[in-house]
Amino acid sequence: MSRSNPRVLSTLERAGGFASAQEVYQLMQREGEQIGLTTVYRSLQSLVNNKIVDVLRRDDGEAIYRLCGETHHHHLVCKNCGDTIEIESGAVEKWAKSIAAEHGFKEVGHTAEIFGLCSKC
Amino acid sequence: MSRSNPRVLSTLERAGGFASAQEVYQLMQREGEQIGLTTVYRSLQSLVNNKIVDVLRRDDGEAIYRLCGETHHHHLVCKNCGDTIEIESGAVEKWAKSIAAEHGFKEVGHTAEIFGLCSKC
DNA sequence: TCTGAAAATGAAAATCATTTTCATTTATGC
DNA sequence: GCATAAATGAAAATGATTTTCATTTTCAGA
Repeated sequence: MSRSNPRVLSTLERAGGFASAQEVYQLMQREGEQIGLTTVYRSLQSLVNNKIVDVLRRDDGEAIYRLCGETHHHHLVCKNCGDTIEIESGAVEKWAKSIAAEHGFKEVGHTAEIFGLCSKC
Repeated sequence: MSRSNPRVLSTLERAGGFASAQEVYQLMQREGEQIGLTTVYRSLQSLVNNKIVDVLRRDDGEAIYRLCGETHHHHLVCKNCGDTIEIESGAVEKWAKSIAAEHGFKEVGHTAEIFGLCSKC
């Protein structure tokens, strides 16, 4: 397995902690960093595995990586301005676990996102 | 613009109201329907525009189309064989509503899916 | 210091969903 | 019937992501 190239994390931080793999790569190119696209993908993947960054999806399906806290959480996203609030919920975790167990599922993960119009929009 | 081919909607319904474009296409092929992948995509797109179906994203970025208007529910999906079980949960509905209200969000919707390996896989 | 195995790297090719192009067919109004 | 617009689908293009594979780097132990 590969470990994350620290310059990738540093670049993601500088990007506001929120960017796609392609964007991180382009940003590094512009800054004169010498790195391959493959390594950027691998590093981001590794950061996701180590739960240092979160991966979400843009509307077009492109993955966007975001620095996050260590705990698993969900998101409340504004449909209009994209403003995102992190949500923690033991309730959802328990729900997912119990439903899965009930049906004999293993290696269980889950997604849960709430979207709507924020108070500003 | 193009209108939706009614067989696409009918197939999506038969698929449990929940499938990706590729899956709808394969299903139609297996059932002997004569239709091109392009038309499946266009029809689904048109259904989305007309707000007859909803589009979500799988973890891998693939778009999944879902009939809306039917009772809202969630899914327990096998990562390996794709077997899907519909789940209803008042708990999740309440959770989404209360979190959204807490942050002043309006016109709120949510997604919640559980993924894992089913007992057969 | 040398040495070899393991890990990291990246260019290029492969993959895969989705979109676009474009030529052909079908439907519809006149 | 005839013309024109809409629908269709095969094939090519696109674009993100993954895989392959040969090369380079790291690093622990001799």
